[in-house]
Amino acid sequence: MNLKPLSGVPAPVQDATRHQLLEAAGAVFAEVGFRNATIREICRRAGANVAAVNYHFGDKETLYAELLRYSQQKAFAKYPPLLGVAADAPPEEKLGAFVRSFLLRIFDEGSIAWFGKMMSREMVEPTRALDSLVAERLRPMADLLRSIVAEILGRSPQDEAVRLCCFSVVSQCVFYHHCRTMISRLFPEQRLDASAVEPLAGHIARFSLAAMKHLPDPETQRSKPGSARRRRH
Amino acid sequence: MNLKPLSGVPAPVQDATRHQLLEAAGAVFAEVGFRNATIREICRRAGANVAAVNYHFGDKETLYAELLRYSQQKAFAKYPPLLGVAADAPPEEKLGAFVRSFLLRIFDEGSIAWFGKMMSREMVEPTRALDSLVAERLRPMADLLRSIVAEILGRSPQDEAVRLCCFSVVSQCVFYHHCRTMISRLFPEQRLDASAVEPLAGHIARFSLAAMKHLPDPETQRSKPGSARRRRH
DNA sequence: TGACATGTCAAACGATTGTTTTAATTATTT
DNA sequence: AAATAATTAAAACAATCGTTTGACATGTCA
Repeated sequence: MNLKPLSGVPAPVQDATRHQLLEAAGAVFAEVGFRNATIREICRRAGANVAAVNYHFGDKETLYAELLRYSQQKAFAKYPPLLGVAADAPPEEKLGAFVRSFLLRIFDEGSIAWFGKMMSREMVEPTRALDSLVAERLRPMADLLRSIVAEILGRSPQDEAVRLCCFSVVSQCVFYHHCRTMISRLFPEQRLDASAVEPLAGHIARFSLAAMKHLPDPETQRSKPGSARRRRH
Repeated sequence: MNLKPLSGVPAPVQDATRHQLLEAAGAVFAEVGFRNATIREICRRAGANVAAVNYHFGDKETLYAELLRYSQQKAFAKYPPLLGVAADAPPEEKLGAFVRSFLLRIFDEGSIAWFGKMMSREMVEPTRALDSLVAERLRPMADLLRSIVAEILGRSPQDEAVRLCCFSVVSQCVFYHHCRTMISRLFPEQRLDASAVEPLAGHIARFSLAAMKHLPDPETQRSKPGSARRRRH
């Protein structure tokens, strides 16, 4: 019986097969998702035997989980949530950076985009691998956005209005994750590559800031001083 | 050799097995998606034999396509895109109805929600059945929203700003399609049932209207009279 | 009743999948 | 060089899937 190497320990990089499996798996998983991906196709692309995945990673699910972490670190290393913006910058500037980094991670090409594509599928069909990702990366991201929006609105991060505005901001970003198919069908004039990041990020930031600065208040909330009171028909 | 009935002709409703297969398939497809769904599970729930799907529908894909149309008609019959709003109502009111109907279709329970759940998966993993759906239902919806937003912005429906604002509006709605999993993990205080429709629809409409009425203009666009000019840092 | 189309059923087919086995090969250490 | 561990390779295993088959039941119409 073969003893498999303990996964999790930092393997020497010279382990070429293992690394090529990761790279091949990234392309395949990002393209067709966890369930549709076949170990045979991954191994074919990696130039390895069918048994290679089980030898190096144990099983398909572990390979997937390890890849999700790998691609996440790669994407956030290149595009951190606030890019280079200083911690004491005005919240409007932080929001712009948050949005731009989000889109940059989506529209980058090759291995950087793996994480986004895998996340799109995790939303609809979560894997066990999602749990640790939420705790380590996604929850801090959510808290960061909450604090930015809270500062812009002048409210507590736990406020309902803050939560709803976070949804509004994030939703406009993930939209270009999930709905690429539909966008290119219904709006073929919309570019969906790296050149689209600046105009889209600019729009989302402007749209959201304009909304938050001029949001009328429903009955249950207090008005921000200076903003117009209620516009209804 | 058995001759299968021509699918597409309006079958007499007394065909009990066929109808029960549709109902069972709706639950299964909406729950686990096309690929994860098994004919055996569908037939089990319908109380039918494994061969029933092939006899009544030809194959799994045809059953899925027929169900997608079936569930779409059901959902839009109950919640049309503008609900009851008059054709000459102000665009702000139409936008509110558009958003509300969208969320109602998402958060309704049972068979009405099938369509939304199936669409979530179609976004990430399109089926051939999507093509006709786009032409018959989704494109008219997109054109409707485009005309509403164009009227609010006072621009042509082909204007880039109109397109981007359509994205912003729709994205906030479909967000509650795709990201339910993540929302309930990161914001467990957010309700995600029918009782959430009114507050969410209200927020999305207010947020979007406030944004569109106070949107500063980037270089490439003309300013709307009365709105503040540019706010950048 | 007999002929025939319609619908249902149990069983099997053929293909694909993740995984395992077992032997051969390569690399490393003694 | 010999011995031992690590890695690769071909083949098969076991399970699942969509689909088909052919027998059987049911209903309809002559």
